[in-house]
Amino acid sequence: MASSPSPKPSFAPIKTRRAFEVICEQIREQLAAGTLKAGDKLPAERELAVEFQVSRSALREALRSLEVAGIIRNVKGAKGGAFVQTAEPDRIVQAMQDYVHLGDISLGELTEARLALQDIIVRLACARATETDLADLEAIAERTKRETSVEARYACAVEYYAVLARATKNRIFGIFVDSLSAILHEFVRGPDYETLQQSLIESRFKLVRHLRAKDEEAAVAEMRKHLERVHRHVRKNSKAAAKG
Amino acid sequence: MASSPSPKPSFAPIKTRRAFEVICEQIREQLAAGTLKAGDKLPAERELAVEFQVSRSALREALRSLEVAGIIRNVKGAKGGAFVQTAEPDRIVQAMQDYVHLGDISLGELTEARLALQDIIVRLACARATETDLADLEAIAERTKRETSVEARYACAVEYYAVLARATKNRIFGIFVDSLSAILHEFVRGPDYETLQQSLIESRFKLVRHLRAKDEEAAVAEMRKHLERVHRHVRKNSKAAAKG
DNA sequence: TTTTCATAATGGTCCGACCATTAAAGAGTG
DNA sequence: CACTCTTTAATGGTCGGACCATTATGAAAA
Repeated sequence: MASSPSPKPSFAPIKTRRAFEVICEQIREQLAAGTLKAGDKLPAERELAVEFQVSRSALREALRSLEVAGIIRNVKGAKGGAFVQTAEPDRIVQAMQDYVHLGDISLGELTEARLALQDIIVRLACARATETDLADLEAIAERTKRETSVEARYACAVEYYAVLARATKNRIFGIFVDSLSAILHEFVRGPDYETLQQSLIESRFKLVRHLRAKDEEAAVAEMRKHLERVHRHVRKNSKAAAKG
Repeated sequence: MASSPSPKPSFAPIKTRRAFEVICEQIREQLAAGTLKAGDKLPAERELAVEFQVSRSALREALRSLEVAGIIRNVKGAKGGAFVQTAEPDRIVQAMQDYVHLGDISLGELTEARLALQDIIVRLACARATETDLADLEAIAERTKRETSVEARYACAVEYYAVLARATKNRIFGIFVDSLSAILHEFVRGPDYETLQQSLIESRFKLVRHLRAKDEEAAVAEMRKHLERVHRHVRKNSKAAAKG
């Protein structure tokens, strides 16, 4: 350890690379390179441990990391093992939720981002939604009417937004919307939510009509109006919770 | 546990909950509830194992999961331990990268999302950027000129986008941009990248001028022009790579 | 043929040990 | 006293072996 009086030591990253990190990295590399694809099965833990020349514990921590990252799924029993997963945005949503919890992101930021995002989505959906998409949206709105429980209706709402995002034909937007929906879900409860839900249903039908008419501006306006009502409700609840 | 001869067994929740999952969940709960905050230190592994009544291995898998999720950071040595992290969007970026690798998201989707996102960001930044933000942007653009290596310049570009996103005063957009930047980075290499970089620098100065003048439309147009050049380059490389 | 049961493969968990790193207390030195 | 060096204890990282629970498979029995 030279005391190094130099102004810029740049001693490089001391980095004690842990075993599980190296293993994760190698598997991720094979994934990016295409050597490993969704559906593939990794060797058994005991085999892999020998192959990587590490203990089973270290190897398991690596597999656990990959599982938590949504890259593999562990299946018990004979013919079980670690299977490379097909893409699931759940982990991204989870990561965003964690970030919000840790970082104390304000409700204002969340709602603003959601509003801006939905603007884009509505515009793209207006241009690209197929008749199937529109019919799906209508079907979901219809189903919302028939549902009785608050939770079931909320699930319908989430599905509505997801299908709308799908109509953009760009899955990235779907991820973003899912994330924000999941996070805002925590705030949506409250005494008046049931009556609010009721009044929101008609708005969903209107939006579909605008989309079908390719009236982009009207659709965007409808969505903004819709969301602003929801956000007013959320903000009110949030304040009430803070007071209580 | 009454045996409950109720007519509705609803056998559903068979769920073999694994030990580490339960532990993760409990810690996440404390996080959401505020009992645990950034900077807090968890008890030592051996203590926690006793507290949760599990083996140290199981507990370690839980901690590993939380670490990979970016929630805690493990520090070795005396006075070491698991410290609750401040929010870092890196894990979200990682999750998105994984998703793209697994899900075969097309370059078109990525670039379209990026374009749409930057539109919003430029508009918000135009309205909200402080003089400090603008000065930072200029400083980064200046630094880019002086840098010589391709990688260093790319790092400057990423920083430029990050600062621009910061100027919106909404951290959500920062996360989205970081994610897309990281993913597109993989595609950006290529023979002509150096000359492209050179010619992009002037565009960055122009954008700042438009922002300072609060000329929203000009700023958006400049950014679109800028990004479309980059994306043409990326697409060309991608095709070349596919052919090779 | 169908059902039942034993077997082996595999992930999940536990235990106890040792190593490497680190901060803090103690010993030595000027 | 002030400073440096050494020792010590706490802690995460790793190891190897063991046992349990679940599951697919094939053999045995009906």
